[in-house]
Amino acid sequence: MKLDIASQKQLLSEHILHVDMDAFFVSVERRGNPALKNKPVIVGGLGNRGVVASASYEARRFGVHAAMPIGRARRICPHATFLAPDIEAYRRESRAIFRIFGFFTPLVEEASLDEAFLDVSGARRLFGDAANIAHLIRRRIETERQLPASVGIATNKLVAKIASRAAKPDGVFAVAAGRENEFLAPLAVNQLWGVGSVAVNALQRLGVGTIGDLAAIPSVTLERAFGRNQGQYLHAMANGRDDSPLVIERIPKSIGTERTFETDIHHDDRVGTELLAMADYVAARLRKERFWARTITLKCRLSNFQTLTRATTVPSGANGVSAIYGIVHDSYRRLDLASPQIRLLGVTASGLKLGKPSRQLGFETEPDWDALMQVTDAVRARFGGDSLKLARLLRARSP
DNA sequence: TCTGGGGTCCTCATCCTT
DNA sequence: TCTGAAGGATGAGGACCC
Repeated sequence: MKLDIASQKQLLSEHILHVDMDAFFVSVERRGNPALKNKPVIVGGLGNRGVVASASYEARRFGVHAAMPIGRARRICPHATFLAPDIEAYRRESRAIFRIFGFFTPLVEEASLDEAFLDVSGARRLFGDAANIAHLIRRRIETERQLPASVGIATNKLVAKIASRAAKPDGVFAVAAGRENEFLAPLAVNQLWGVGSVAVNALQRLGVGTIGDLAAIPSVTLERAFGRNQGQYLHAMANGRDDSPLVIERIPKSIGTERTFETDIHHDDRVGTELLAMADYVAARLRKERFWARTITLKCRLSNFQTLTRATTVPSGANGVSAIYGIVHDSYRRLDLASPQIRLLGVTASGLKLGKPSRQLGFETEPDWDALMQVTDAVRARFGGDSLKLARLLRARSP
C-alpha cells in the first residue's frame, strides 16, 4: 500500500524507519560521472573470479543482480559499463549519510554501509510523524549528497526492512500497525530475513511458497522441521512479530581478511607469503582498534571449492604479526595437503578483547617488539598502510 | 553458472571438568 | 576409584546478509 503523505500522516505508532540507499555503489559512481546516468552500470570485481557488488536498475532489467559472477553479467549485459569498487569512497559517503540520520535521532543502528534502522519515536514532536521524518531524511540526502534512498516504516525492524524493499526505487512505504500480516502474506518466503536458498528449498517441501503459507503452519511443525530456535523464529517472523531492539553501538566480534587468487596457488613459499601479508593486515587492524584476539582461524578454499578451516585458541591472546602468522602457518601445515591447489586463503581473529594481550607468542615476547609495533602503527597512520612493509613482502613484489 | 569479501550466527561433534 | 550425566569451551562447517 503505497500511501500519499496525508494518509501516512495518520500513522503515529509506527516509529521504526529502515533507510536503504538505492544501488548505492552505482549511485556514488554516477554522481562523479554524470555520463553514466540512465545507463546500465555494474560495480564489481574485474578479474575473472569476481562477482557483481551493485548493479544499476537499467542493468537489472537484463537480469543482472548482486552476487552474480561477473563473467555471466558480461554475457547477458555486454554493453554495460563495468567499474571496480572504490570501497573507501563508499565508506566516506556512508559516514556523511549517517551524520544526516544523527540530526534526526541518536537511535541509529548501522546495518551496513548503505542501510540503517532509525527509532524516531522521540523525534516526532520536533519533526512530525514517521512518514514526515522519512520524507525529510530523503530530501536531505538528495540535496546534500545527490543520492537516492528508499525508506520503509513499520512498528518493528523486520517489517520496516521488507517495507523499504517495497518502497524501491526512491520512495517511501509505510505498514500501519496491526496490518503487518496483511502486508507480508502475499510475499515470497525468501523476503524474510535469514531465509536463503537452503531454507526456501526446505520450505517448498512443506508446500510453503509465501509468507502467508508459512504463517499458517503451527510453530511445533516448524520446530520439528528446522529445530526449536529456527522454527520459533520463522513462525514469529511470518506473523510480523519482531521484538529485536536497535543495536546502537556494535562491538565487532571478529576482524579478518581473505583473498581469492586470480589463479590457484600451489607453492608453500607463496602460501607463506600470502599468510604473512594477511597476518600483518589483521594484526595492524586489531591494534588500531585496540583489540587482542583469543582465537585465530585459517580459512583455505581449494580449487574444487571445498573449504577447510582451522581455529586455534590462545588464552594469552595475540595482536602481533609474528604470533598470528605463527598460528596460521602452523594451522596450514596441520591441513597436510598433498598437492594443494588453493583458490582462497583467509585469516580471521575472533574472541576479541579490549586492551593488550597478557603474553604473546613469537617475537612479540622480545622487549623491543612493543615499541617497534607502536612505531610501525604510527608511521602507517601518517603515511599510509603501504609505507612500511615486512621485508619478505617487499621481496614478493619485486623478486 | 560457477561461485568476492567481510562479517554474524547457528548447529553439531568432541573434549574436558565437575 | 569408576561411571555416567550435564554443561562449558572449543573447533569445524555451513547458511546467510549486504
